[in-house]
Amino acid sequence: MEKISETYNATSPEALAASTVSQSVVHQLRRAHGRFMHRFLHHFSAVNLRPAEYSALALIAENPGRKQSEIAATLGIQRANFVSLMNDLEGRCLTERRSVPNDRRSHALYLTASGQNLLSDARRAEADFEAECLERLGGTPAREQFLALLARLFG
Amino acid sequence: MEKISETYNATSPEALAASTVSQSVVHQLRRAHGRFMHRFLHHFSAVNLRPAEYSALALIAENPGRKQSEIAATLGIQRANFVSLMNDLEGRCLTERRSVPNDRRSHALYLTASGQNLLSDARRAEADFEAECLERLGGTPAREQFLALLARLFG
DNA sequence: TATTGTTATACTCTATAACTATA
DNA sequence: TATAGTTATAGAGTATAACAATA
Repeated sequence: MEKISETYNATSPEALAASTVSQSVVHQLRRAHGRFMHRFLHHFSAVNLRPAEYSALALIAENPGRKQSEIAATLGIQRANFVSLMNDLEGRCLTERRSVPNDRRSHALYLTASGQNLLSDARRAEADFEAECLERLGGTPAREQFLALLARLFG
Repeated sequence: MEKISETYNATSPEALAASTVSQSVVHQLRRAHGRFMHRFLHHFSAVNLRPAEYSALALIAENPGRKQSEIAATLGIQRANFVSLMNDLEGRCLTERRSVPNDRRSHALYLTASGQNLLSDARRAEADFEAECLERLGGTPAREQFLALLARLFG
């Protein structure tokens, strides 16, 4: 057994050295995602939408009548994971699945009237969120640059 | 009931309009995180470490003997969630919890010899990952700018 | 009273395999 | 054979409340 008192400094709990960790893209992206989720859910608490649900509503509004798998693929969500998401939206009467002529396998997706109403509220929430991002980034050029760098990294 | 054939175009499945969705920071960050996790786990598959575990090992190596709650706070991980993470690392004999003199509540964290060995391999994996990021971003200035913008947004 | 570690629970997102019905 | 939707399971991350032991 080593003696612990040689290594543990009980009298001066100074700040931890974290330079190696904090300079890694890995660590910064992990922390950023956590804070992103936290802030998003705060802004969207009134409309009760998750990030993926909001994107789905917005995309269906832009492309009514498209197949479930087309919407999922454009969002970058696996078909399998998109099912429960759509079940949730449909259970809240925000979207509906209609049958497609000549292909009884597919479902065409539409927003309901209340889905369009909620999307209006959600767009205001997103505008608030985007405005906060814009302010933190320090202006439109910085925002465009951030999105461009993000696209280079993960586009 | 509306007629579906008026809205569903079965003959020309052109690409979906996604400008509204794709221009939002929300959507881009959601997609980026998914790809980040996928790439990270690919690079770290040999050492079998998750992002949070790698950061924990690196931080403990820089600050041996610190309390569990200090390491967790510096990493931005809740105490409660850090327990199972440390249980996992300790179960693999990569870290150990030692008792602290004058405070029987606390655990001081240390890397074991095999923990230090694995961290060496993990640092090589991270160097590969960071090099890939650097190449995608297009150079050190772009990398620094990306980290700076990320810190403005979520720091 | 406050802190440390712990347990339990729940929520968001993701990946994968396998199944049913239909094309 | 291939596609669309579905189910089930597993894993990564997060937050919160409550508890025992200790300070």
